[in-house]
Amino acid sequence: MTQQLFLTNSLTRTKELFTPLNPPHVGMYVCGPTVYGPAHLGHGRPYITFDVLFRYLQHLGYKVRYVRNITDVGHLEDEVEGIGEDRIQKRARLEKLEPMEIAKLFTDEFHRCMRLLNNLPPSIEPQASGHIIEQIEMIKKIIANGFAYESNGSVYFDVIKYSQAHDYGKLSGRIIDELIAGAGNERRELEGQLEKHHPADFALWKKAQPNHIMRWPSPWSEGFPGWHIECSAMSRKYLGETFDIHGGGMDLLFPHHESEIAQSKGCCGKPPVRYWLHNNLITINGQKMGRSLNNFINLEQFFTGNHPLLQQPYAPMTIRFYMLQAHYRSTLDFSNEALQAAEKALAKLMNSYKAISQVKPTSSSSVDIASLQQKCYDAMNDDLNTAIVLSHLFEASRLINSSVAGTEKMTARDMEEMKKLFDDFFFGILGMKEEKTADDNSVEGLMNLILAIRQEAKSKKDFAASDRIRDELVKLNFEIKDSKDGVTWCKM
RNA sequence: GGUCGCGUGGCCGAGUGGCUAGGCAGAGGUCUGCAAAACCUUGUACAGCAGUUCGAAUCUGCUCGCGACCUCCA
Repeated sequence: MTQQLFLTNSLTRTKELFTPLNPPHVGMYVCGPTVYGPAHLGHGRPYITFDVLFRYLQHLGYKVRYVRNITDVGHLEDEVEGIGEDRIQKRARLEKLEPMEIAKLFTDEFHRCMRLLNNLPPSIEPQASGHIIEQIEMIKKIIANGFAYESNGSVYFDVIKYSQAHDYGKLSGRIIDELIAGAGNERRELEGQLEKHHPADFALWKKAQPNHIMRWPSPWSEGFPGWHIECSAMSRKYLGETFDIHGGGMDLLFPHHESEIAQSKGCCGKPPVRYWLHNNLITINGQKMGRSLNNFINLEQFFTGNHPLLQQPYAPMTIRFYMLQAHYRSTLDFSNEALQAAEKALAKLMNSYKAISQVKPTSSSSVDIASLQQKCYDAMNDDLNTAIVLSHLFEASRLINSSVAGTEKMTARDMEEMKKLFDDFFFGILGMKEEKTADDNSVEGLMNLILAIRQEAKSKKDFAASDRIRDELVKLNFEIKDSKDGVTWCKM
């Protein structure tokens, strides 16, 4: 590992040099989706962010085990109804589908979106419903250690007792006394509050109401696991009691990740995670895009353009590029303008990459690709600053185009290095790809034929014919670029 | 109310004490049969006020505005 990677650790709120526990192995866990609805733009952010980290770690030579869960157990619908109804159960009742049918439907949908966004599949993708036993075993151990208690068939984590031995709230900067006083009058009356010893306690196991479909036997009741235990149980199973990286959205910092730490420490006595990484949220009109606010746009809708707020469809790679132009710890505001700018910028880089082969190599060079490459590494090493990497790739793009035009000079070796720069960073690490449809090969053949005919017309000075071909092609969204060395084209 | 964060040019978005971020849009030019693309040149900036400093978008304080989390949106 010749590169020194610094990552912002939410635990210390500083950039820390990343060193794995057991090099060259790296264990990484990222909170996955709840599969009771379609994936939206907000989901895209963490999975693209941590996909880039996954790719970069592998590029650096690490052997990464990337675990990302599928939450198919379902949790409370909302508090208003009083009797907490399982989210997945509610959808099932409304649509008369089995809960697992819905989970499967949206798991498949999620996978399809991930593939289109060119996110690599994780090494292990455990389902919560498949790890009930592990969760129960972990709860037993926490009870045995005295950090949890049973109450009316449910099990709660004893935050007060835990905080006497450990610091609860370190990750999210909470103080328990303030937590309780905190929300004050706006505090919602939650089901189960009376069973708790303390309002800050959280559930490890919930006894199922009679109408609750998803239920499993346990030593305490027929019920279902609490809302944080699955990640603790599954990360422990596949990555060990302490592992390197845990990622997720900033909205999960509290209570989800704070509780994960408490559960794992309460179970095993040691901190589970060495580097906590959190991506910021996508905003829409300055507000968080999320299901609870009902202001989200599904990824599928972006791909088809089928949403009132969308002026046009946006390709998956446009979405990915748009996200990578911002740093992952900053909020990123959605707008059609921003996406259209990203679409054009992406096309520019893609065209430059293709233009590398058009450069006529010279014996001397006017470009310094090694320094560009080092700058790209420096940017990645500085907490994955993909926006800066892209700015250097735009500089590379300018060098390529200028070399084609003859104002810069590249040797044959420069051309190879330039191609490698793009292959490594643009495609390999940032995970961009050319979006080709199955028809593209036959289109290429047709275009070559049509452009040859146009070239004949031009050589006969029959500009009426050549312009007609060009204009008609433009109407069909094919852009024609004439140059001294011939004609190139691209899809608009 | 508590905790944390943000406010950069027409738009998006990097950047933490002095040195061009970048992209999109705009203006002028080169090339071209014309066009497109490409290339060259170019304007507009750091919410406000005060302070620290030789020097601040960058540090400190205050003010204004915005957001996230605060028990279940994984």
